[in-house]
Amino acid sequence: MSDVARLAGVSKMTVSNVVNNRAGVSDPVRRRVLDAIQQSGYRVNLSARTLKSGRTGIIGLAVPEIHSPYFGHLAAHVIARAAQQGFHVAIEQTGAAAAGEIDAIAHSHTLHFDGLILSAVELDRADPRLAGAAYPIVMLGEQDFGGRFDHVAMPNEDGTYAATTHLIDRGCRDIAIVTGNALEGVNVVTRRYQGYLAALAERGLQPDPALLVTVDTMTMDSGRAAGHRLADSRHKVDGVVAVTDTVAQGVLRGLADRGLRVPGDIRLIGFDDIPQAEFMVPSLSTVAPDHQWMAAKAVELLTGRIGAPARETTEYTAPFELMVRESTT
Amino acid sequence: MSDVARLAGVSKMTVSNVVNNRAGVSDPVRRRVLDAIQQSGYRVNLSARTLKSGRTGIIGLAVPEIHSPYFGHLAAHVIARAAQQGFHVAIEQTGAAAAGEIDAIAHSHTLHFDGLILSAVELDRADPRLAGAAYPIVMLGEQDFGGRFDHVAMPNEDGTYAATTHLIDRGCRDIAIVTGNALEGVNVVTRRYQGYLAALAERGLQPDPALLVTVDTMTMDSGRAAGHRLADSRHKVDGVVAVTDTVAQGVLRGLADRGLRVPGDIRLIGFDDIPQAEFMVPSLSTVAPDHQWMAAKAVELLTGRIGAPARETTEYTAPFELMVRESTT
DNA sequence: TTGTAAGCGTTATCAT
DNA sequence: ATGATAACGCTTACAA
Repeated sequence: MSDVARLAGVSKMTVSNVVNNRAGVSDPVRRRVLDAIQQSGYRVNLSARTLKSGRTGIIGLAVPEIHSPYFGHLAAHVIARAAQQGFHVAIEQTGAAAAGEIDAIAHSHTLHFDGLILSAVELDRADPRLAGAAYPIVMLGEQDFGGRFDHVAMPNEDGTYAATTHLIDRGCRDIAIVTGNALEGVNVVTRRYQGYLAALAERGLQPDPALLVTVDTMTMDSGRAAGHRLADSRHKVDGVVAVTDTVAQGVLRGLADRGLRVPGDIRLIGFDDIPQAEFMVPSLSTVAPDHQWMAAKAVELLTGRIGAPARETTEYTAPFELMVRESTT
Repeated sequence: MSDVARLAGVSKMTVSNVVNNRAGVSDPVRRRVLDAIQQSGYRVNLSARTLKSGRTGIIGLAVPEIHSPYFGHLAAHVIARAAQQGFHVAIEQTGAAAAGEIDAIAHSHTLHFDGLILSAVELDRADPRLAGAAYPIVMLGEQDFGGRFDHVAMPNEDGTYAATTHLIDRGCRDIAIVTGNALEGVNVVTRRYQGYLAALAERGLQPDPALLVTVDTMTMDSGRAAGHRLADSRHKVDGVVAVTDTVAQGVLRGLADRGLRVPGDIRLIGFDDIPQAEFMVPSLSTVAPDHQWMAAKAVELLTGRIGAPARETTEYTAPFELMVRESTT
C-alpha cells in the first residue's frame, strides 16, 4: 500500500479510501491511485484488514461429514448464499459427535470466524460447553436448543407424519421405521419417530415394537444391516419409513440382498430428497425439505446477528414437499 | 496478550514463547503464564500471527462442486489429512468451469491461502491466466499441465483399459462408452477414451462410432439421457463403460426407464468407486482409485512446496483396483 | 532466561 | 479533499 501511495504521489490513507470505494476522493486522484494499483499489482491484505477490523468475513459451517449427499448438498447452497453476502465459508467436520461439535465451536473461535452455522446432531441443549461461544451461532436442522440460538429447523415431525400417512394410504398396515437409537430428548430421531407414531395413531394402527429398527449411525451400511434384520425377522412388514434417504438407500440394498422387491414386497420412503433419490432403482419416495430455503435462512439469520448481536433469537421451520416416486407406487 | 503478561508478571515476549512452546522459558515462569492464560481465557489471534508471519495456515481446495459424491469424498480425505499437518481447508466451488477455476486461484490469493489444491477439469494448460499464481498449486486428478505443477493424477487410461477389458472378458462385444464431449487435448475425458480404445484394439474389436455417446456434464441427469439414447438406438449394445460412477448411476436409471436390465441385458461399469456404488441395485462394478492415497499425496506435495517453493515438480498417479460387482456379473 | 523495540498492512481519528 | 498518526496483536532481532 505504501508503494501504491508513493507511485500515485498520495498518502496510504487515500489509497485505502480508493480501495474501499469511499466518498471524498477527487476524480483525478482516484484515477491516479487506480493506475498505480494496476501497475504494482497491489492486493489488499485481508489479514491486516482483519486485524484492524476484528472481522474475518469468514463463516464456519460445521456438518457431521461433508461427503454424505445431504450435507454436501446443503453446504453447496450455504456456500453459494454466503458468497452473495460477501462471506466465505470454511467447513468443519464434526464426525456426528458431540466432541466434534464442541471442537467446531472452539475452532471457530480460534480462526476468528464471524459466525458459525452448526448442524448439530449430538450436542445436547444442556451441554455446559455451549456457554463458551462468544460469537453468533445458528443451529441448522437438528437438535432443539430451546430458543437459546437462532434455529432453522427441519419439518421433522410433520414430514415423517406425511410419509407414514402416505404409506398407509397406499395400503400398508405393517409399517416399520428404521431410525437412530437416540430415542430420548428432543432431536431429529425422536421428532421423526413422533411423526411416525402420530400418523399410526390417527389411522388407528398400533405401533409394533418389533417394527422399530434402530441403527447406530445414519449411514448406508447401517441401513443395509437394518434391511437384513427386517427381512430375516418373522414379522410381516409391508412398508418402511427410513429416517434419512441415505439410510433408505442402505435399507433398499439390504432388502435386495434378501431377494425382497421394492415396492412389490415392501414399500419404502425416506427423508431429505438427496439428489440420488430420483435416480435409485426403484426411485425413492421421500420427504423433500427445501434445502435452498434452509441455507438461505441460515445465512440470513447469521449475517443478521453478526450485524445485531443482541437481537431476539428466531426459529424457522423449513417447508417441505412429499415426493412420490416408484418406491411407494 | 498484554493482559496475560501483566497477570503473570512477565513480558509479552515470554507469553509468546510459552504459547509457541519454545525452549528457554523456566518452568516456574511457564506455569505462571499458563495459569494466567487459563484465568484470562486468552486465545492467540491468528490474524495478527498471519500478518506478522505471512502465513495463514489455510489451504484452499477447489473442486467443481462439493455435493457430488466423488468430490465430497475426496474433500473429506483432504480435510482430514491437512488437519494432521496443522492446516485448515477452505473449499471453493468452481462449477466445473474454467472461469471458476481461475477465480479460485485469484481467491486463494486474496484470502492469503498458503497454497491451493485444484481439481481442474476445464482449465487448459495453455491458459495464460494460469501464470499469475504466486503461491504453490497442486493439480489433483484431471488435466495434464505438462510438468508445470505438482500433480496427483488419476489412473485414467489404465483404469478404463481395465474396465473395458473386464467387459470383454465377460463376453461383451458391443461396448458403448458414455463420456464427456471434450474429446481433444489431454484431459480426463480423452485419456479415459484412449483406455477404452486401447482395450478394444488389443482384443481385435472395432470401435463403433455409434457406440460413442457424449454428454455435456458429468451428472446423473446427463447419464440418464445417455441411457435413453442407447436404449432407443437400433444398435446392439451389450456393455457400457461410463466415464464416472455418477454418470453410470444416471445410465443405469436411464436403462431402467426403458425396461432394460443390468446386467441381464447390458453390463455396466463406472469409474471412481463412489460410496454409493456398492449400494446401488444392482451394485456397480467400477474402477476404484485410492482416494485416501490421492488426498494424502496432494496434501504432502502442497505442504512440501510451501516449505520449499523452488523444488522440482512431481507427478504421481494413484493406484487403483477393479471392483467387480453385480452390474457386470 | 527474560525484556525491549520495531514492524507486519490496514484503517479510525483527527488535523490540515 | 487529503494527510499524519496511532493502533489492531503478534513475532523477529537484538539487548540485558
